[in-house]
Amino acid sequence: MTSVTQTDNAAATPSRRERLREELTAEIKRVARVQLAEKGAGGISWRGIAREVGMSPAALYTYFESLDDLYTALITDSFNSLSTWVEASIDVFADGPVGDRLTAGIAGYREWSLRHAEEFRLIFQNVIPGYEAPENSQTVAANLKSSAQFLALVVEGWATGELTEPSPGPFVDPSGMNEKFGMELTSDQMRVSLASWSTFHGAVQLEVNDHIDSDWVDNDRLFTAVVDQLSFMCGCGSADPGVHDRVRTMLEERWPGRPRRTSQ
Amino acid sequence: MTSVTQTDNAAATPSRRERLREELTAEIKRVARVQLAEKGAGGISWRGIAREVGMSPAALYTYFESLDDLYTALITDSFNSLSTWVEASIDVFADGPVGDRLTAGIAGYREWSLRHAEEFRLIFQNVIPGYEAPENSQTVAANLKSSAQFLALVVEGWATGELTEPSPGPFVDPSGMNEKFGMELTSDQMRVSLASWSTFHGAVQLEVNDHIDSDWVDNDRLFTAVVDQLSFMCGCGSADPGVHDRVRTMLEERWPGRPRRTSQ
DNA sequence: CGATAAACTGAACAGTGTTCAGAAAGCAAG
DNA sequence: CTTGCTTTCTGAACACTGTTCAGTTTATCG
Repeated sequence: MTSVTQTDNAAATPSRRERLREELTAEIKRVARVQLAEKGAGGISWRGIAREVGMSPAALYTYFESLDDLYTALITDSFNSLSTWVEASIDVFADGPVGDRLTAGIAGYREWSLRHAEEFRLIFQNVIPGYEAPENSQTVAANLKSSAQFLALVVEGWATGELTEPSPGPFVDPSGMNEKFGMELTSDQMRVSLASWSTFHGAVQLEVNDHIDSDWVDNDRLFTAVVDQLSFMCGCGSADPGVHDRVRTMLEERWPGRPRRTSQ
Repeated sequence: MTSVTQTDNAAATPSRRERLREELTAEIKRVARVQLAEKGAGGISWRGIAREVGMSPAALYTYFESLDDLYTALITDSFNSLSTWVEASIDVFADGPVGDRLTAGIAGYREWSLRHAEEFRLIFQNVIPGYEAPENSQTVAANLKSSAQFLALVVEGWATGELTEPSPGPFVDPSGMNEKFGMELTSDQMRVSLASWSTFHGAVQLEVNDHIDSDWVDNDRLFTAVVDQLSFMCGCGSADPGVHDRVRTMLEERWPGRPRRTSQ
């Protein structure tokens, strides 16, 4: 194989066609995300996108081979977006104790979800009837990434002793999960990790779907209370009470514009 | 079932037309629920229903004035179905301690959700883009009912001392919620109630949406562990370990046929 | 019976995702 | 430049969808 094909040096010097292709792919996803935010996953319309970008509907099939394929791209992007927010939030307390970083990561998780309600539904709520994520895709990798961020923190906390070792409970086989994430959790550690994820994810989920009426409840306070309970249970005490606020202002500076959904 | 024409003399002497109307309304909802279970909320098709019941699509508008109206009926029915399951589960331990009844209710909540995944999505995950529940409808009443069941239990537990009074935490104004439910919770009680709901609802939500891979995790064990943590936190200790199983066998006897979604 | 209201039909409208033959444009080699 | 090949794009078509509306059938009641 001596011939240097177009695709080999594509990354270095993308041809005009490839550049246009990338730009249009991005533009299609942009329009789709607007429709997603406005009308939900079911409101994403192939023909609507075509109209918006000024092409015939059939031409879109050059860029995505079906609506499902577009969904896959959007889901992957959303997972990556989420984990970017979480990472940025953790980094605010990069040199702080594990407890603060955990709280910050969770706060970022919530902030992203409230500002990307429809994307949250897209990735966490199986909103598309027939859709199934392709095996071994970027989708699952992006999914694991955001979980791994939290796992890394609790593992560090248990290692340094900043988090108390979970008390023994019913056995849950950790081997499958350890293999997937490349870790060595005990049964109790895995159980507590998943239970904790359930807890704060559940709180976020209820809030995103408007099940905690903001007329009765101050969701900010309730959420910090939930997280406080969680960190108390993990033995890292109550974190710096300003963590949530510092994370929020950082996120609003870095990704401005999109309104939160709470108290709306 | 819905109490549609329980009104006035209709129940006493339903005319033939009214009887037919009720039967067809039920039949339409039945077909819609089948479509819901098979293809999700987005897969419910007006014309498909019409085909199934052997009528022209236009004729359905005699029974429901739009798809949204049908959704409302389905949502109401689903909330009622859920609270029926929860109630039946609690009743298994009618004379038992509050802790057992709480555990049983939560187990029923989960079993219903796993067996009615699409209905769970319908009522808890805002799957229908433009849909908004009508004000003061049966929908919100049915929604409150299932929450009130759990609230009644914890209130009883605090009254009898079976549940330990929650430790003080950040203030959350309980007045709105108290008004809605006709109760007199303190800030701390309300906070703990909502946080607890978040926790087990979150666990159920993750399971229903396949985010806890049943290849790695024994979901039954994980869920009981979550509930155990919860009841430990509420001070009612670990409940009878057989509660989940007894509830499940009761539910399977009473509502047989529909498979659970776990380990699928 | 006849009058009236409810139930139902069939056609139509504007929309949807997807397919396909064929035209237009970009690009490399002769 | 021209030739040949590939990618990109169009326009029409197909089988759907929810909803509306003028008419027709059917049931109920005076």
